[in-house]
Amino acid sequence: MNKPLEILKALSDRNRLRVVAALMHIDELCACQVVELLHVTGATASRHMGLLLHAGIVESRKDGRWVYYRLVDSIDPHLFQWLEYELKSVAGLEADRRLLETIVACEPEELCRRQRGEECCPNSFNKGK
Amino acid sequence: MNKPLEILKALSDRNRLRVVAALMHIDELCACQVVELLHVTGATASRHMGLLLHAGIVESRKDGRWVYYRLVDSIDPHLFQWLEYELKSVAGLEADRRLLETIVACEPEELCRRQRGEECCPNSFNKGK
DNA sequence: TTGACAGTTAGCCAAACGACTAACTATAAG
DNA sequence: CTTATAGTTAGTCGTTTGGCTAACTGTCAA
Repeated sequence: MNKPLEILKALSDRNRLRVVAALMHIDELCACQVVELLHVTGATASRHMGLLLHAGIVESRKDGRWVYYRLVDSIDPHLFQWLEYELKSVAGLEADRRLLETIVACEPEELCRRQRGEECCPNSFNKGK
Repeated sequence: MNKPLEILKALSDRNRLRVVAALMHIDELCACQVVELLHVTGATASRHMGLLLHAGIVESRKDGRWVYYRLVDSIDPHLFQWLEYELKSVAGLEADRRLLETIVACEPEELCRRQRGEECCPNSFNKGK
């Protein structure tokens, strides 16, 4: 069983923590938005989300070709509050916050097209490394 | 900086979590008692405690040749409460609880002597692998 | 002051982990 | 039905991590 250990392991990776931090502000993220946020391949993003899913930290909902993730509403409030407080001190998270705004301003359809290189969406993306 | 990430990494190891769980019941553990609890070498125990120390989860006090560890009193109560609640479901932690009673019943001096093979202390130790 | 010994540091190895590419699954559109 | 495409799974590779032994540091006692 070892639930807490699984939760802790799931949270103890910088990229997964970034996703969780994002979901504390955006309530739902499409897989392709996670890809955009982390700047990793879809496969990598999928595995990260799979771990968060399995640890019971996020849940997923499928809508056609798209998969959306959100924090489970039954997350222990103590853990949640600790995270909420501590995440403020994680370096680079403010940048994520700004990036997120640009990402969610873009429909998944456009975003995915963009990820295939067909330059679209607001050009303010700072994807270029 | 990345304090929360460091805390999460420090806690996301089974043996370190066992030590933290123990310290939630015993308020102070000598290094040799950690060795006895985890059944690892002194070097390994030392590195684990170093990580917990560096993450600000435990603090140490030196008394002669012995080093004692305790949870820092300023641990975020939210994190603490989450741990306290969740740790109940970690498999094998009840066994640790029982082992701990035997361990703390033994002075560090005796315990260390025992660890060198000079059979002493209550023989109820379940060290024999 | 010298020897014993508790604890840490350094160096090594196997297992776990995060990233990638490639192959696969499933849904939507032509 | 066929093609394009969003997401997952499988396989590989380099890095990190947890364990060990051995060498080092510092404190007590003879």
